[in-house]
Amino acid sequence: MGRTTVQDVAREAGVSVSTVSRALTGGTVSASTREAVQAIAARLGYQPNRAARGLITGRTGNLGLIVPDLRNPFFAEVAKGVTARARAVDYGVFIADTDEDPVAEREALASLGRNTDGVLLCSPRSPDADLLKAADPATTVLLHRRVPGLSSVVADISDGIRQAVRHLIALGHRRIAYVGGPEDSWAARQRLAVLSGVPEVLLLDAVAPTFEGGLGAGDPVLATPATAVLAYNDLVALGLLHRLAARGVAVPERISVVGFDDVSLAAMSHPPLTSVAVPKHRSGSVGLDLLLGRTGAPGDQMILPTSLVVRASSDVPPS
Amino acid sequence: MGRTTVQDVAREAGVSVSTVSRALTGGTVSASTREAVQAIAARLGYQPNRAARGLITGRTGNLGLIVPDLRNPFFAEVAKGVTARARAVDYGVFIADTDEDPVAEREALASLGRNTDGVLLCSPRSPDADLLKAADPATTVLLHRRVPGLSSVVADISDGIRQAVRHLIALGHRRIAYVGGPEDSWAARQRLAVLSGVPEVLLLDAVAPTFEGGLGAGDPVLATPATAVLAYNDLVALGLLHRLAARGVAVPERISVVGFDDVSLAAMSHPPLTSVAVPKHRSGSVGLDLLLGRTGAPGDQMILPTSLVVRASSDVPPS
DNA sequence: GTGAAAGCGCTAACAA
DNA sequence: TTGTTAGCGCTTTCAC
Repeated sequence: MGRTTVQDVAREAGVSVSTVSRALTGGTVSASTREAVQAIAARLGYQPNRAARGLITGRTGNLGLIVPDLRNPFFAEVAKGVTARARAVDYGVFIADTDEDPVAEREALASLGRNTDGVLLCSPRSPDADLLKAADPATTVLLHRRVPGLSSVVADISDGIRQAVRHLIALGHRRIAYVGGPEDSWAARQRLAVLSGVPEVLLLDAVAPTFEGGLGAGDPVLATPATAVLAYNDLVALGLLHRLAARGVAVPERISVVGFDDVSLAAMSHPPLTSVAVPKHRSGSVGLDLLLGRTGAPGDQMILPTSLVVRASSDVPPS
Repeated sequence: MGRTTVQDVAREAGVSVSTVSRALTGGTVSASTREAVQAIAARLGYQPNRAARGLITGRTGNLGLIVPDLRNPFFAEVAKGVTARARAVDYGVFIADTDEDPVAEREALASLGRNTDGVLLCSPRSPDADLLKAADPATTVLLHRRVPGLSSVVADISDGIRQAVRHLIALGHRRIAYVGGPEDSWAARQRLAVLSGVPEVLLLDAVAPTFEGGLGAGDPVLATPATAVLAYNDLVALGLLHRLAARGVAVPERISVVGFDDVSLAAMSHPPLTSVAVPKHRSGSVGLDLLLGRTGAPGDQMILPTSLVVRASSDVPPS
């Protein structure tokens, strides 16, 4: 790797190491010196050691992203948004997958907090207090989670839920089952808060926010008089779709199904899933800009708009 | 947050910084001292500065993972395998998503190459020569791609394809369509090499290795007398399933569909997809071990077994 | 077994 | 404009 150091370049160029440093990082040097040094550096294939540089500047040029599960397409898209923006601003991205483990999350936060310029944290379920205790407000931005005192980028979940409900009601549905997510999940509580006040909505038991969770919710949904189901997220909706198909229940003829998040799977399901689109990719890039101070101020709470994407899984109720 | 240094720990523990270092990195220290220092370090929330450590040890404790697209569940799973193993051996992981762009891949390789101890590279489509030129054989491990002269971890694609074909033939199929992937893809060439020699197989035009690619392949497949389709991968198979459903073609009654990779979507499709399971998670962890020299030798070519997972999308041909 | 001191490669004062 | 001199936080000789 980069064996050549500033010393080598300095010696070869007949100048001091500080002059080399200045010539290469845009300090005050004569044009001729700068050119000469740059030429030598290029010839020697000099690559600055970023660790050494970071040690003194205090900035590493890296940042961290912590997610509970990369296999979850939602977080994969967020990660993609982060890495894309990071590449544009020449930052490196450490990614830690905590595997939904709070301990791993805490460790990642500690390690990354120390070795990066900031961290983007996706923590759907850790208690506010834990987050407040483990995260430095100055160098942490929460993604898809809001905690007072910390910067965050969230989607307008309430509005998304309302759009979904309005859509179903406009279609004629008057009994809408809601299959919720984990009670300790921030996003699940957000959804519930909106839905609790809607008379047409029938709240069912919460399930795991997974395909399996959706599978298990199939029969309970059928046990209700609902003509439509709103699922916690697309994965749950997919599980629902699967179980309903297995029971010979036609979607959307007998019952409509609506998901949330609009992950890419939503368009691939059978039938294609009506879902509330959340700007996942964008949340990553916006979060990164917030972290780097390119936009907003520390402590800021960004809210990104959501929008309903209507596909074939929702239609008028059976007459 | 990460303000505490060895100095702080040393002062608090009443020992020298060198003793702290030894106690924490497994040097020669008395058991009592070690325990005391570790306790203090934990209490102070001490996190070693990896940059400083790397400066002296010459090792960064970080490695890189380059993937073409994190949203592709295949690579998301590989990434998960890498991060999981990295966490176990206390390594940080830089992830670069190149967005299928060869230039971005080159840049990522250069940047990561000099800021990490090694790079795991997923490059399905770059020419061998480009890879050989850009990658340092001593610090690079290819994942799901084999290039002479570079270490790699690949799945036994040939065997997987053979299992799939044998399965279909055993069911009674005698006309099997194959919807292939990009001709410049290493994995696609591997599959083709096996399939070319099989009389029962009908080679169709290659498509993009995506859901959309599969959609487009639906009608061409129906234009053949095939009673079964083997798709380049699960995403293509899903697209196929989707288009076939839209055409009112029953799967597997009228035609069987088999995918490849066995990504999680395969189990969620309708009908659930028979697919060749590739050890994605494992490839990541094995690749990491190979990179860190915990297993095998540089230049090694690891081959991981594949296995057919039979689900509802494949059955006997129509009689 | 432990401490003092010497750097790793680099940048940022401070002089000159 | 340039060189000299401190370190950044850590590990690692070398004494003791």
